[in-house]
Amino acid sequence: MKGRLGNSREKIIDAAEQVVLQEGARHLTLDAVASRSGVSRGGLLYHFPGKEALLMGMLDRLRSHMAERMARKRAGIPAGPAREAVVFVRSAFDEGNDRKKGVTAAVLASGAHDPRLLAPVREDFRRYLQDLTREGLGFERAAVIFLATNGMKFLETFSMSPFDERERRDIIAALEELAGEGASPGKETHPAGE
Amino acid sequence: MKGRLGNSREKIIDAAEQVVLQEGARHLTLDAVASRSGVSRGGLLYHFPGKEALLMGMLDRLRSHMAERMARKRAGIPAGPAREAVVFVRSAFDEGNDRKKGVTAAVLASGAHDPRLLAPVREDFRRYLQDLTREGLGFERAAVIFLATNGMKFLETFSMSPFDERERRDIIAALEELAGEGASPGKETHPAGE
DNA sequence: GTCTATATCAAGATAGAC
DNA sequence: GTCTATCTTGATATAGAC
Repeated sequence: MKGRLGNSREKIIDAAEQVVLQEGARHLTLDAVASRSGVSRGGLLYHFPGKEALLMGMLDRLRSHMAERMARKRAGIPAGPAREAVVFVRSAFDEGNDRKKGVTAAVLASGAHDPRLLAPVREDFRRYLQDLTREGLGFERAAVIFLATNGMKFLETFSMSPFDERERRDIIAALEELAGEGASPGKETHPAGE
Repeated sequence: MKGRLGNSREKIIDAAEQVVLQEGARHLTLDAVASRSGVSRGGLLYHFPGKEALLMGMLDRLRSHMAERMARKRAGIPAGPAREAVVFVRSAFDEGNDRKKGVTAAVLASGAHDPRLLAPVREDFRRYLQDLTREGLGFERAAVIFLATNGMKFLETFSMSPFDERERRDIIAALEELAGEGASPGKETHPAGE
């Protein structure tokens, strides 16, 4: 944002994610992040003046990565009423996203202590939802796909999902189908390697 | 469980919920709970040997209240493939449940620090889901209803829902409809005063 | 922009009296 | 079963040198 080289910030957020992923959210302390990132506590506090600021930084990165994922997925899916819904579902269940559920859990947890932190996410969601309906997908159908996708993500984030791998795949497929039902009969491409 | 009068435990959990609801999850300290419940820190620690134990107590109550709500709702809904799904949706969106979303947020947040805490919820969910499909509702449809309901609850719990009141009502209605679609044409009772 | 050192504080947990 | 008093820890934040 300000200085040209936001490299330290990135390194610090990398370290914070590692701490959460490898040691658990409860070990996300400024101390642990500082030593792992290679900067001192003072250096860390220069970039993120407090733990809350660090969490915001982590959230920002999570959000921008989601946006990038969606942009990438969009390219591979033909236009039509179902497109944005499929983009959303596939991006949410993208392997790269799955791998960071610990980070998401940590950020959500801190959002319980300070709900203001998550306000930007609500705005993201509002936009995504508008996109879902823009090309003709009905509101209720869009909402159900959006909610079920988020529901699965939340359950997994907190290790509460009652589904096994096979059921999970079936459900994801069902959500994409649900998006396509109101759309043109031509089934969209479904690249195997996705 | 052990002593006959579990009254102190109840009083303590009452206090803990009040603290969370009135002052926010970050003010849920053993100190605050003790003073509000009328017992001392020592007394509190006798009943709940640590904060984690207190959170477990809060979660247990949340779970049993959900089970009771579902039992009550079930009585007012005619049997059929859609019944359990409607029970689940209505119980989840019951006003009494909505009012405690702060408590849910606090418990979930602590679940991020210690995932073992939430394991019983996964088991509850597994049972609920089995119930949803038991009377003939298709698995994928049941899963979508279950997930979308949970998705909405989670979003609201963390103040991230992009929906307004009217949209929310429409979505809830759509979920109940989704449950009924595969079922008998006779529309179930929908008591106004619920 | 980054470091060391230190101040401050609050929370969880303990010990033992009543 | 409940209380008071105390201990210990660990985390956030500050001040000021380099």
